[in-house]
Amino acid sequence: MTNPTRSGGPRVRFAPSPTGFLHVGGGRTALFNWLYARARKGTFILRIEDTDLQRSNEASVRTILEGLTWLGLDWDEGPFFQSRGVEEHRALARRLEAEGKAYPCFCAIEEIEARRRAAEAQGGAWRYDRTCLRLTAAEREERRGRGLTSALRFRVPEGVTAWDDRVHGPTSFDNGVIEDLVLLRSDGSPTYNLSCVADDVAMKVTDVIRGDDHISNTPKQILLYRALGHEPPSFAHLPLILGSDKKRLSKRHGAVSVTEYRDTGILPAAMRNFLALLGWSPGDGREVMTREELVAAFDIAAVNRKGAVFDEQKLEWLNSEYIQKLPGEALYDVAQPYLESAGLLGPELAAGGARRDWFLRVLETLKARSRRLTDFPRDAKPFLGEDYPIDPQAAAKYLTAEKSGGAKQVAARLRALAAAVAALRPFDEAASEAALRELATSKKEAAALYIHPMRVALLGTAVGPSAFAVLVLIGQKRAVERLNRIAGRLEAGEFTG
RNA sequence: GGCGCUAUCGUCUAGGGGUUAGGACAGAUGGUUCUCAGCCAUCAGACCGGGGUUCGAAUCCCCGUAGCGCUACCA
Repeated sequence: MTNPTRSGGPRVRFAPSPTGFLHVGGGRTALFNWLYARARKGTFILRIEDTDLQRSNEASVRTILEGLTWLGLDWDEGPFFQSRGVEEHRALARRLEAEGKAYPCFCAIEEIEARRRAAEAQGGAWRYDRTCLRLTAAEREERRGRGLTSALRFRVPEGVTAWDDRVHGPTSFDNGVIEDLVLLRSDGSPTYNLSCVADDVAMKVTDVIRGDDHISNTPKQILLYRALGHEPPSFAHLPLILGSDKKRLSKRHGAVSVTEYRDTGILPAAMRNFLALLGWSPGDGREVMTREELVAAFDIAAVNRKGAVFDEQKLEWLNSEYIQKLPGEALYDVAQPYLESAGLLGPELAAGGARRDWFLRVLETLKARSRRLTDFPRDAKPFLGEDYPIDPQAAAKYLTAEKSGGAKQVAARLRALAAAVAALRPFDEAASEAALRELATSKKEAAALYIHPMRVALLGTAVGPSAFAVLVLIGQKRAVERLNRIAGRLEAGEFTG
């Protein structure tokens, strides 16, 4: 997948661990990396960090790739699997050991954990006390002779580690607060910080763009780069995405996976746009932006330092903006899966089908009120068959309410209306509105007394598109049947109590 | 506890020594209308606190405070 024409630009990567779905925070990190790469004619690399074999699984890899693809974030290289590089990572660690920059640690995990817990219980922090750093060669041999296994720890040097974060500016850590981190576990497997640095070096990553939660890993990694003889890349740490309680967005806040938003009717363009605006803005007030506009305007230095609350209402607003822009055919295409799974689609509605044009008009009529694509199956149902629910509240308000004269009166109006509709020639919006108003006038009644019950009879709801538009879309014959049917049910005493 | 990061309307943000502190979402009111949505008009709504520097601080500095993140032989 390597694209040689892109060589020369910055190289960035998105490196998720495949332990679940693609989180919206991950999606946003991927998006910013992608935007950065595209804006600078760089290379966007996808790397799966699956070194924790226990928690990693194939299904997660699939759902992550699926999520990225859905968001429209195409990668130039990869996906690479970190686990494939284990031997190289191990070799690097051994090299550090040979150079005296890392040392074997024979301390029992249980003992270390116990001491850590004890320190925490007293409210303090505990860092590995370098017991094994002080071991002589003879002592190491003695322990190996006893069959003790050892982890390999990085010997953190003295000093201060600083970098100029692209988002946060100058940032630094006193090395004294950094523990001698484990590079190789007792079983010889490499840990995250080692693998990450090793891979970033191997993949010639020039810019690391990741979440704020990695800030404290950064000094460790910079130290590793230097120990390995490499210049560290530039770092940019993105603010976290928060829930409404300002805590890091998690499952208890509701939907957090990218595919979940897809499944609940969000358009990828809207999601991408929304995510881009979380922690960044073009600075000129624009909000609804195409992918190309985002690429052109994106500037990593303009990214905010503050965590941003994920506001679903704003996402829905953006989604609605995108839905409104979709012309008939495109609207059908995006709504299709949702209509399909609701069992509403038949061959006559598909491209080339007999009722295709009619159905496109239905969708066009519904779209003004749609905020999510899942609104379409719900709202299209009354147009596609007689099996549509009558909302009890709508019935109470417009079919049986005393102020409309009660069920019997409403039934009489519906029957009169049905007769008028049946007689209509031609049958269109203007003619039906004229007929209805004429009917109301002849009875000295308000037109609204006919219009609202008509909508409820035709759609089952009190809200929706223009009642006359609905009437025409339902069709003359079917509309007459519905008006009479609901009148009959009213006469039979339904909808009351 | 330690270390780090952060702080402008409820939310996303613009601004960055002198502004009526701007916009968007959400909210409220009125108008359009057969309802809802939309659209139009309007309203309400913020610089965490305290010290400095300065003629002047939301903006620069310091100190608090609060929130969040990290604190693994997870990634």
